[in-house]
Amino acid sequence: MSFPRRYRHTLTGRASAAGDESRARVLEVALELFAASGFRGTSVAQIAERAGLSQAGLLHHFPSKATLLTAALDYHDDREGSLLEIDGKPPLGWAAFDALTGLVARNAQRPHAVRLFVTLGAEALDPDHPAHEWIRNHYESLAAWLAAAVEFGRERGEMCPDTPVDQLVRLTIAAMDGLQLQWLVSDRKIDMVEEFRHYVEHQKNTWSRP
Amino acid sequence: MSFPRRYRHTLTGRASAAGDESRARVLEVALELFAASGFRGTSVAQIAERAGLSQAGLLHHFPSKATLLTAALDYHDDREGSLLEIDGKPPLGWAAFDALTGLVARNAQRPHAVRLFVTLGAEALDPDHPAHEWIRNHYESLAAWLAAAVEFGRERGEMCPDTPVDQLVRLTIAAMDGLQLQWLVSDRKIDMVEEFRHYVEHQKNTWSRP
DNA sequence: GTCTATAGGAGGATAGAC
DNA sequence: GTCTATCCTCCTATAGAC
Repeated sequence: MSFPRRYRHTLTGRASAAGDESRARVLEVALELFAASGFRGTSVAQIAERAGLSQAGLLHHFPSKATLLTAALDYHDDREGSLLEIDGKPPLGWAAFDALTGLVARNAQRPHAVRLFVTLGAEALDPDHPAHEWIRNHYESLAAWLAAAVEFGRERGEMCPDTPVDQLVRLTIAAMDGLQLQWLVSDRKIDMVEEFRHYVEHQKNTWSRP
Repeated sequence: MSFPRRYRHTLTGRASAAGDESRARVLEVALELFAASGFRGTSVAQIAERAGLSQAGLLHHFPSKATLLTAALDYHDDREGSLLEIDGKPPLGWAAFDALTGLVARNAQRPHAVRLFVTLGAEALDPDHPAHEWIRNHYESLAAWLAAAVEFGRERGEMCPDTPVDQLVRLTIAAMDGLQLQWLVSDRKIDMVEEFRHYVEHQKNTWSRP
């Protein structure tokens, strides 16, 4: 579902070590600045400066600003993609909720990863935004992943047969997103990990098979 | 807590009827476009065109783009402010949750009101953004309002004595925000009103005094 | 692969006429 | 109160030298 290294020059031959290093540095910086100020609020020149090259130098690696954004998002997904898997398999039943709690805990250590979603998620509601497909895909995958986990937990008897799957999935994603937003707005004063953990505990108490 | 009409020229004398009308039209259009594309993504000229005057004509009423934004937000708060009051008094106990459900239902009819919060909320995380104080204030007021309502419901005996006030407040706001986001991302395919209603029902079942 | 230079455009804000 | 004209800054992208 993601296409890592899509823009690597290795497709057309071997890139130089220096080039690959520049490229990676640019992507890191791009993620940081896009997360802080969004796509529209960040200029290519700003990214270039922080990455230690000129604007034209940067655009040698990425033909356009939009291309840079999608490349940065692929780069991000590459590194985060396996977070919701254990040994290459997705966790099922309540274990999926524990994995989400782990994700929230990890996010609490990296505010800019959270902000990437909040900032770009809002901007990319516009169908013309270069990250529009990315954000839709993100929500769709996450919901499908969680729904499959709950479905399995129900069939296996770990959860009540009358667990409202879709409702639980939507509310769980909403809780995660909403708490992250409050966490950012409050200058990280609220403990979103603890809040989410309570939420998950509560759902376990409610829907676990007696 | 809000300062309506702060920028009205009536402070310095009587403005012409034509001027007031232009001004109101500009504010309406500004809210719409800022909601759709954010502060950075909207130009003064775009707003002016849709409002039926020139860019310079618009800037006669509002000295700068940032001033226009804050004026538009005040204008918005003026019209929405009483939504969480009944007869000038805030609803208390579970009635507050019903009022929130009503708000969600009303929002479902006006997508751009929802988008205003999502779009500007994300942009305004930046402390330098002209709406930064506005969004912080919004969350703070909402949380205080809901916490007071829950506190009252607990003391009055409508809710369990061991209701976790802050937790319930944060989760409720998170659920509302998160569901609204999914609603927008999914092109309004999910029924956020029904989802939120289920959430509230569930909380009532959990924390009502037996 | 990286640079300087520059084209070409958009945006915010001001000056001054009516 | 509204307009036209203009200034100045910032941005994306390209051309061409090294």
